This record gives sequence, C-alpha cells and structure tokens, in this order.
Amino acid sequence: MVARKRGNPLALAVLGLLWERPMHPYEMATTLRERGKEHSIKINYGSLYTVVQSLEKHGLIEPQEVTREGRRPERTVYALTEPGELEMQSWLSELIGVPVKEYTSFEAALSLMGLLPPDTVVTLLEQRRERLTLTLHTIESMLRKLDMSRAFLIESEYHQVLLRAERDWIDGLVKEIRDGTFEDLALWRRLHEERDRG
Amino acid sequence: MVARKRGNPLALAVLGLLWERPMHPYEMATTLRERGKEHSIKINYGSLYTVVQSLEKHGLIEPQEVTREGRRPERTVYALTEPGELEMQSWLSELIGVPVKEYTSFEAALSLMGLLPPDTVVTLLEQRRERLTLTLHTIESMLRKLDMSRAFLIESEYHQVLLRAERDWIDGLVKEIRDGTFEDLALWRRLHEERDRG
DNA sequence: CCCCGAATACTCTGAGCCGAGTATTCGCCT
DNA sequence: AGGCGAATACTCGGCTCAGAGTATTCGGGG
Repeated sequence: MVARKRGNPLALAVLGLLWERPMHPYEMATTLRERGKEHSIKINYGSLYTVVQSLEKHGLIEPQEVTREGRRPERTVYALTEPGELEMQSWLSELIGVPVKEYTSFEAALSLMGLLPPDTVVTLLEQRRERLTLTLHTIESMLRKLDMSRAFLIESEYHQVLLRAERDWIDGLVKEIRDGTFEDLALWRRLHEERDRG
Repeated sequence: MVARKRGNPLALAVLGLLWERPMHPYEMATTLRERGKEHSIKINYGSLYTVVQSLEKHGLIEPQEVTREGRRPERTVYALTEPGELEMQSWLSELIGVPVKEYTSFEAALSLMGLLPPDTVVTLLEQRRERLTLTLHTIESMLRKLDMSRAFLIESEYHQVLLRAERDWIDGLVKEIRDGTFEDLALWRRLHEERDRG
C-alpha cells in the first residue's frame, strides 16, 4: 500500500473523534460544531464524506454497524482501527512539531501592492486595520461570555495573537508610508503618476 | 457572463505581470521566481496554465501573438485587456482591505492537541520553536545578502513578524505547561494516564 | 390535526489544483 | 564529435473540494 497522503486536517479531526468513541459522519460534523472546532478546521459535508471514505479505504477506520432510525437514511457508524490510532498520533505530532509554510492571500497581496498607488494602499491598509480590530473585539467578547476551560480555547488564543501581530505591523507600515519614511516611496509614487499620464 | 470566481492568487500575479508588459506563460513563471515571489505565491505549472486559460476565457487577458524560436514549442504571448486591469485593481484592493480567515494546519493541530499527552505536546512545541527560530535566521541572512529595495521585501517582513509572534507565544505556552500554570493540566494528564492503563 | 420550517443524513457534479511526465534544444566538457 | 545535464515550454490525468441539492422526519403553533 502506498503511503497515505496527509491532506485535509478534517481527516485528522475525524480520527480524533473516533478515538473518543464510534460515530457516524453526520454526528461528527455536529459534534465538531458543538465544540466550536469549525473555527479552526473547515468543515463541510462534501469534504467530510470523501475524507471518511478515504480513511476507510486506507484501513484507518472501519464501519462498525449500520443502523437506521425510523425511515431516515441509514447511518454507518465508524470505529478507529489500531493503524488509525497510530496514524492520528503521528500526523498530529507532525503538525505540531514541524512548521510548514502556509500561503495566505494577504501575503500574496502584499507582494503585489506596488501595482496600486501608495495612497490607495494606505487607505486599504487602514480599512483592514479597522476590520481586524473589529474581529478581535468580537472574539474577545465571545470568549468572555463563553467561559470554557482553557484547553478548548488554545487555538483561538493563538489566532488572536496572530491577528494582533498583524494589526500592529500594519499600523507601523501605514505610518511609514504616511510620513515618507518608507524606502523608495518617491519611486513608487512616480511610477504610478507617469502611468496615469501616459 | 457570470461573476468571475476569485480563486488562486497566482491569477492575480499574472494580471500584475501583464500590467507591466505582455508575456508568455513560461516567462511569467521565471519572472516571478527571479523576483522571489514564489515565497509568497505558490507557483506551479499545472495551475499557471489553467489560470491563464481561465483569465482568457473571462476576457481579462488576450493572446497577442504566437511566436516560435527555433523548433521549441510555440509560445503564446498574452496581453492585459482593460477589464483585466480593472479586475486586477479591484481584486488586489479586496485582498488588502478585507481580511479573511485562513485555516492553517497548526491552528487545527492546536485545537486537537488534547489528543496527545501533555509531555509529548511540550516536546513537540519545543521542536517547533527551534525550527521556527532556524527559519527566521535563514530569512534574516538571506535578506542581508540580498539587499533589495524595501518594496520587494514587504511580504517577507510581514512573514517574519508572524513567525516571531508565533514563536513567542509558543514559548509562553510551553512555560505554562511545564510549571503547571496551565489550566486543567491535571485533568488533561489524568485522561491520558487512565487511557494508557485501560 | 395539519402545515411549515428546522433538523437529519447524506449525494452529486463540476471546477480547480497538483506535480510528475514529455519532448526538445542549448551549451559545455571532454 | 558526442554525450549529458540544465533549461525551455508545456500537457495530462487523477484527486480533492466545495457547496448546492435531495429526501425524509420531527416538533411546535394555530
């Protein structure tokens, strides 16, 4: 058998859930939503069922029983196999222990920002800054009224840290462009002025 | 015509390149690599050619001429259309001005870290910390010997800021788990000990 | 007691993306 | 002269993913 390709983290979440107890796919989705994991892991039905199929194909999970309640569609309850438990541990260990470069669309946008004139960029950055602050406030107030135990909040704590770092950095950048400290600002501006005339 | 679906940022980069001058796909790839954009935008041939096709289909770029050098394969040179220029500006503006949640695999992993025993997690986090520091050093020394103008480095400056924020946060987390300050640590540990015996 | 909307439990299709593979040519080294 | 690796310029098939669509049932209001 070929080495499993570790793609969608949703598959890892599935392994995690089955580590606790057997479940059918739909229940996995709702359980994940109840626990608020949808904010850190993208869940959607299409992917969920493909992912479960692929895990079964690789022998990491196996159908335990097929039940039916009333005349609802059948539910296949899956259980974790032993290879599945090992895979879950090794995969999760890799995700935590080995950083991988993730391509964000904002980083891409920054690398192309020279395509817009400086003043436009400043306006947009300020817009982003405001929106980030708003998101941050929303998260903070959500957490305050939720008051779950720390272990469930780790991921959103991390998320907040990154958001704040981004906001502060944008702040600095905006100031530099505004007061002309930004290197090659003149060049940048000239380029767009020429283009506008030409 | 249906509204274009703004997917792959590589398409935006293509629009950006054609804003400067007409080019054929292979040249786009090499130009982007020369400028080091491959670090902020994922480039691969498969996607590049699909993306160019789709841009042409939507009238944002158009073939200008088909040349041939020696007996190499033909090269189709594309140029930006006016709708293409507008789309590039509005798309880039959106990417800068409107933050969108991006799902990183580390955030997913954090939300599942309870599946591993605390001591394992600490070891893994320390591993990650070391690797992050290493990456940071590599980037710093690359930038030092590269000495390009600021405008070309913005994206990697941003990247560094995020890496540092992550590293510092991990530092704090590790300390909390180590010295027992971490909330519900006992519960977490007990859960795994029971499981080991059971 | 009947209707409507929410919840249950998936299924399906098309689009997008990846990256290994292909075929040719240039240039350098011996 | 000829052979080999790097560069040129794409192509192709398979896999994944999104998310809208489907069919059924339960619960509550009038």
